[in-house]
Amino acid sequence: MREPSICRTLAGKSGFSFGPTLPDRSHQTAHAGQLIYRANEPVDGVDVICEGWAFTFIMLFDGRRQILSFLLPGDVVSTTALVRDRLSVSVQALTDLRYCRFSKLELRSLMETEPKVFDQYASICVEEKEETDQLVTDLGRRTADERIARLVLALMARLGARGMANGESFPFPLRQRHIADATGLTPVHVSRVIGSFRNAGLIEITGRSLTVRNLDELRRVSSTR
Amino acid sequence: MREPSICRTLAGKSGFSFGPTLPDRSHQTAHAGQLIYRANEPVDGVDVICEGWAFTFIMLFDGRRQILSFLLPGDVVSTTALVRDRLSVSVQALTDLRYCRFSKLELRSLMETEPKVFDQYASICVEEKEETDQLVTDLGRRTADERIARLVLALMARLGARGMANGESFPFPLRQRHIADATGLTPVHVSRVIGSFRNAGLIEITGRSLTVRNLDELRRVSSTR
DNA sequence: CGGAAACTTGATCGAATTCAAATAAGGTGG
DNA sequence: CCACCTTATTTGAATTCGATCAAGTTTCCG
Repeated sequence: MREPSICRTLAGKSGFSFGPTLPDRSHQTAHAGQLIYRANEPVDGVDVICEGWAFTFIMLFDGRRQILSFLLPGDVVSTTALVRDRLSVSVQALTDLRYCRFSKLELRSLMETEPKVFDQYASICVEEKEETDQLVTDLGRRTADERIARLVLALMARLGARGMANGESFPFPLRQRHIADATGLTPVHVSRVIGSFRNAGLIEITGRSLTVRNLDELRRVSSTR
Repeated sequence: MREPSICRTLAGKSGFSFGPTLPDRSHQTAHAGQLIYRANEPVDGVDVICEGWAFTFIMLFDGRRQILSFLLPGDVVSTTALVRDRLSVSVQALTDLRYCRFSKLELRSLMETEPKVFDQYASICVEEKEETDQLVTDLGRRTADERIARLVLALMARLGARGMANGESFPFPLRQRHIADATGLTPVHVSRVIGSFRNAGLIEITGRSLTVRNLDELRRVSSTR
């Protein structure tokens, strides 16, 4: 079996597919909760998620944590590693994880010979930047209800684009602690908001999956236009 | 006179200098407060600030505004325009402005023949991403005092790197409304925080310039480590 | 089954917002 | 250069959204 077959076959706007030009490679694995990368340590390549979820975050000296993004299968873990030799963020596995690494050098030389790969990579970087800009706006100017509704909708859209959602249901491995750290809230308040969403018939979270029960209303609550 | 001479001669980690390889070009100008670019309208090139300040922002349908970055002389206005044909943010002149545009095509072909330019551009994009990640953390996990202290320190550092600060003093064309929209606060609360900083002997804002009176203490208040 | 982690719920607190009004600063035409 | 008008800033009082504190309760694993 050729690797990264999963990476290659993934579709969707953010899916990273190299085509068959790269050599076979073995994948790496990590268990749920494991720290994949610690901020400011050296990296020599770019990782792509093959299976499972991860997230990037910044931790302050006093323990405050901000989650910057959730990484799904097909996502590039650290786009900036192509240029930088260390990352400014840490990365942790949210579920059991399978991912593979592309060395800086092979990727850069590939991009020189294959303009398509360059364009694709550039596009991923731009999307990442645009999503981060949106997150800044969420945290700076939106209410708790809006932030959480938008997080749910964004995850649903990203999973849907990869064919990883069944209608209105999709896998949801996040703990409320993760939602809190991604939205700049406390776990207690996240619990209250999720509870109110549940009572209002907007969403339902059972086990490790989430079902949207009233998409229109959830969109309305998110105040997105 | 060759243009963009100002762009070319600017130093500092974020200063964008093309070298003498690009043809002369005339610059464009805008008055303070003028909207340079409206989100989602087409763009055909990348702008670089030659003189004056600008800022990028996202505006919600109901008037809430989030400022994403302040742009100083030498800064690239819209790095993503190299790849995208429209921006997801708007750009407004903070002071009277002079800037020049590089077409997508000339820039891309230049990057192909001059790897140095590519590296420099990539580096600017990465710095931009890293600063935005920091901003997310500021808005999600830091207090009002910390956010404002960090904004002042960041501007001082950026201006210092360009030789645009005289010791502890530097030009400061922001209104409190801009500080508020950049830090996710209200103008009223910004006034209170700035007032307390002033009373504590940390900073002083007179006319259009800011002086840091107690750098160590301002750093301590910012809780940066 | 048992123990730990995650979630829920209530009560209280607090940082920042909102509302309101006064004062200061800035810009413009006469 | 001044008078006037608009926009900023300051300050106080009341309010609110979300945080914190403190138990319960449920869920999840081993």
